[in-house]
Amino acid sequence: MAMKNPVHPGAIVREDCLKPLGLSVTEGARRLGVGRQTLSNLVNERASISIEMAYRLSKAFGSTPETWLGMQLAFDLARSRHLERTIEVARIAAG
Amino acid sequence: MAMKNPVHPGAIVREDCLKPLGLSVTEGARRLGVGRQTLSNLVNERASISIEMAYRLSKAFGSTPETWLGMQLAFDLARSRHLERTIEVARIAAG
DNA sequence: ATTGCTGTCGATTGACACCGTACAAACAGA
DNA sequence: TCTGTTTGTACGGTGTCAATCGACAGCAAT
Repeated sequence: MAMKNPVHPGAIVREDCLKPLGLSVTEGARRLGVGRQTLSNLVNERASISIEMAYRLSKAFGSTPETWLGMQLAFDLARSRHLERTIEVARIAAG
Repeated sequence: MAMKNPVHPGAIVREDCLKPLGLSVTEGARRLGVGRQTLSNLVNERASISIEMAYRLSKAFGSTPETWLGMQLAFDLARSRHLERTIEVARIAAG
């Protein structure tokens, strides 16, 4: 299920944006207007999609900033599910 | 329109969580398990909803982390619309 | 070997959430 | 008035993370 194990947005950039167009990381970074390392960290899933990067990706490859950031949010949420048991609060409203 | 000018998530906490229950910022922070300043900054719209805070809010007041973070994302996106014109990229795919 | 392009590591900077402490102002009760 | 609570706010410090720059190794072409 996509809901349980979302793919890292950087993998989308790598597989669905750069690869089909035969773009290298360096060339992709140039088109996006960011440093080589910035895009490299993203496609290697070491960095997240920032707001600014979301605008760049949507402008260069299509889609919308909302979509890119939504993917990042889904990924972050799935990766932080362990907090569900860690965090303790005093329940106030109905739960 | 809610899409153009989303309300800050901190205002939701203030108006729809604390106020209806008659909870002070101090008491709310205690129940949430965070410092008083942390909640104060949030309800006064000076801080954003972090992943951890999203879990705390959903546990204490209901709703889901997705909903809280989605509100924050909508707010951040609306507040960063100016990047639409600022950012320059070399368009690659159809746009 | 030299040149040029590429991917990646290391260190730094800047932004931000969070904490503890502390101070001043507002307010309720004794 | 004195006391206690709440609140906003400011300062100092920690930790995380995106972005950036400098430097290095791999590799192809000349």
